[in-house]
Amino acid sequence: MHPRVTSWILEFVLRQPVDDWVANGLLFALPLPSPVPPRLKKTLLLRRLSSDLSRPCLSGRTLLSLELIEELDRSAGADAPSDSLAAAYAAVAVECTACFLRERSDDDHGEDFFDAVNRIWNCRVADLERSEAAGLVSPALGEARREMEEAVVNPIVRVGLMGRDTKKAALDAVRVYLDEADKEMGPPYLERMAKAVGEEWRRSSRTGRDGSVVELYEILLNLLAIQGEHGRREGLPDGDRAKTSRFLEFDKHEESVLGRDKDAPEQGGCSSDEFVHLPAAAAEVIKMKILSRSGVLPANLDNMEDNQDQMGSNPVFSVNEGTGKGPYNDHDAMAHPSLMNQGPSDLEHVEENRERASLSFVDKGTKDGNPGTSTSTRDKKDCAGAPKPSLVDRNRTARTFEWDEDSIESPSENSPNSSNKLHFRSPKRREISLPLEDNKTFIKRRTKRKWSSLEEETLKKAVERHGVGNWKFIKSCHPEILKDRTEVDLKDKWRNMIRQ
DNA sequence: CTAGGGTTAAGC
DNA sequence: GCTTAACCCTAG
Repeated sequence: MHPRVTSWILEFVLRQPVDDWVANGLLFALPLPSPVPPRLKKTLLLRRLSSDLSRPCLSGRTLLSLELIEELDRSAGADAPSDSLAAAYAAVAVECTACFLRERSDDDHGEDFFDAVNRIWNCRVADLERSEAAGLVSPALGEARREMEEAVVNPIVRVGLMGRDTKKAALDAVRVYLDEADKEMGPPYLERMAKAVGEEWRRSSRTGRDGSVVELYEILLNLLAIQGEHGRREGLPDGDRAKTSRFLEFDKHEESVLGRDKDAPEQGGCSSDEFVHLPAAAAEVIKMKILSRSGVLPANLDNMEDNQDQMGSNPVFSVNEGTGKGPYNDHDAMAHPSLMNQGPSDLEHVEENRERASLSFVDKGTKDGNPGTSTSTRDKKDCAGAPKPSLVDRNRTARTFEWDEDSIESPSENSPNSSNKLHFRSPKRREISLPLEDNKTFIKRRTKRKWSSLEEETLKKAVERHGVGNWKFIKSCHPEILKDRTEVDLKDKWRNMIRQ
């Protein structure tokens, strides 16, 4: 199936009230155009918001989805984010901070709240103000920021904050934005095409044609040719493609969806016809942002998080980091079971899957979008940006091995949770050439990974802002962008940068 | 946790 | 073989 067609199907399915895990499964099963069309990306992000709303579970992921939507709209030529988007962002940011006050334990003296204020308002929102996304910084957000800063030093303000139902306010604001966005997006492309075919079929029936299935198919091909889809693939002359402008209204509609001037450059637009690309830099930012936060795991893999942590701490999964060689190359490869056995020649597909995984909207382990979970422990981790074990972190207690695909071991029966956890196949292991530390432990250096310009720029700005030597703090301020770097990496990189 | 020296490997 | 960037080790 042509990836463009599958993207239409996905867009249609994502707009339907199907379970998240079904839609997510389809997202991983269907081939997609590369890069993923902006309109489909926006549909996925809206669906993620909708999913957060239905559970209901607002978190840093929700905040990120709103940021990414703003970025997509801006890339498509929108002047400024809508009021409802900015309002939703402000309300979710407040909730992501206030939730730490509600969930304080006895031994917590407010550190989590203070940390959240610093992370969300002093770092994230402050960065937003200086970035191109400053349109999200509404008066309401500015006011909320002042309130949060005041709450840090004033217990009375904190009590006032705890007394407000910030969660309901945030959910309402997101709901308002989603309703508005849904109207702006209009019906899915397939739905509009089906309607057009129906109308044409009825019209042709009235003019004496037989109305058969064959004729219906001809009408569809004709419409596609008019829209340029069929024309491009079949090489029809331009005159044939444009013999009527009737159905080109779709494209005009697509442009109006995101408020894009039809004369504006196509780059970044969300035309369903073109599915044009985002600028490379924006795409990189988006990729880096969503990769680290998205729920990338297939919904039917329960207890995946535990297994993921195990993998993250096991050098086996970092040996080929970035090379695409390892079956469990990273979170994203795990997200797609069919990729687990791929070799180096399939790197391209792994990369493709990385982007696909980045767009997944289902939380880890969320099979049915279980409701009832509020900004809970999981959110706490998410909001707090608590560093998960990095896939590239070294595990000093583990040995480093290479997969041997020829043999498979049965799952360990000694594991305390062996009956509950999903067991991945554990191939027979083979030591690879490594320096010997002692008689029992092998060491493997992490795979060298060049610093991206985004990482470099982030570090540079952070040092200007927070000073040299606060590497741990700088990393905590930018957990997404610097997720693959340790504090020592930051220090080393800065040393290299100032040497230049 | 950070600083600073050491090691590794890629590129020339 | 040299330079450099990325990564590692360890004292304080």
